[in-house]
Amino acid sequence: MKAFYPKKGRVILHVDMNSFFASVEMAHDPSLKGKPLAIAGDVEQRRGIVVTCSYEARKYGIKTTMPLWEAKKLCSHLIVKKPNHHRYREVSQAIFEEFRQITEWVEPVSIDEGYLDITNCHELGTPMDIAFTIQQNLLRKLDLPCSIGIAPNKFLAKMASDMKKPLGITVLRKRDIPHIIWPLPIIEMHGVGAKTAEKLAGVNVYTIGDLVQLKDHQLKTILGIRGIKLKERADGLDLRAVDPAAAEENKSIGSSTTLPRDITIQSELNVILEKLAESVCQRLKRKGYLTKNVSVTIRYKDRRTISRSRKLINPINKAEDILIAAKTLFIENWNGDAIRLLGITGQDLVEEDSAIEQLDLFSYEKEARKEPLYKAIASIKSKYGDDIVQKGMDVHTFLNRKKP
DNA sequence: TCTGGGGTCCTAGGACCC
DNA sequence: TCTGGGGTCCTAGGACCC
Repeated sequence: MKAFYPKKGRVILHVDMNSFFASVEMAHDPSLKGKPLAIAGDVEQRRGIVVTCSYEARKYGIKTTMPLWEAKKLCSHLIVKKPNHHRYREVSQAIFEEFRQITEWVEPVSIDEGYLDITNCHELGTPMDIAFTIQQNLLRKLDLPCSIGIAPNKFLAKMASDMKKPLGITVLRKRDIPHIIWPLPIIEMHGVGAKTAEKLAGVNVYTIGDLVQLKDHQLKTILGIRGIKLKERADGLDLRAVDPAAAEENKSIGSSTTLPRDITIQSELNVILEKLAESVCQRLKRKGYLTKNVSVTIRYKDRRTISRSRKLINPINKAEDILIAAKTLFIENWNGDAIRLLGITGQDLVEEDSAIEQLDLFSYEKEARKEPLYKAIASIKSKYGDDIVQKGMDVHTFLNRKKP
């Protein structure tokens, strides 16, 4: 579906599920309702940070990204559940189905939030009626609370949905901007994070209103083109369309994991890389993609993080191929220090159907030899011996790959 | 004995080509 | 002996979001 760009007078909804993972767990097991609940990773595996928590847990000062041990110190009877992503994905689909009952102009932003363009939905009632219908339906059918923002563009709708939680509906008109948006601390502006807020504090910008006062050239020196965009939004100008197709395509698919402990032993790291390659492979295949660029992320013990990528001529999606590319990058770039996290990402994705031709075109030996990856493998093998890239596809297999 | 895992977008520098 | 100006591609990293 093609995005449409009406000239003016749009009505955009931003629907944001309230503490989504925790709410899904409570809907699934009502005995959790009214109790302090946190969704968190495995504390034994030192992945114990709070991903989401119930409003009852928030009363104790528990926040998202807080280490679990800290959260438990604040609330000793905190109930902790591991995330059940499969369940959340299913519920998410039901939520977006509900949105599509209202309009086809639905753009998912993440698993638990999305934009709806209801400009042409007059027959369903006022925007407030429509928002109320959606909120009540989600509550009645799925037992899930949400907050909704109603505004003439995406930015304002997003800001509006943030204003009343849980179960709020907030209308934000352009004329409300000076007295509602401008007094807010700059850090509360969508798109402004800690670093940007810090830079802006350096020029005495502390509120969104302060940002609007800043001269364009000054803003550009501090934040670049992004600064200009931010100022436009703070001024109420945001022409981005609600685009249903936007979320359909993936730009990258990756898998990463924090290791149970810091690791320095290559054979152990190889096992991790194998698992990551397998995971990326499965997800590429499930979504019908091949990748033309493999990237490896290494986070060291001291949290210093590097990523190294290499473009491929032949699009790949087999686990062995991904593993070869990843291992090659890893061996080339690992400095030998203890590692905290490893990740593999496929960037530069092509759809399976469209990639068949490219495989045909390039799967001859002379083309394969041009593959930068091939050269890298050869160089590593000559340096370290043939055993270095043990498992998976051998260089000979790589060269002799036949047309499908 | 802090700080997960999944992403997107933007920038900047170097290589390379004309 | 000197050395422009564009443009594109590739790579690395930063910032942000949920």
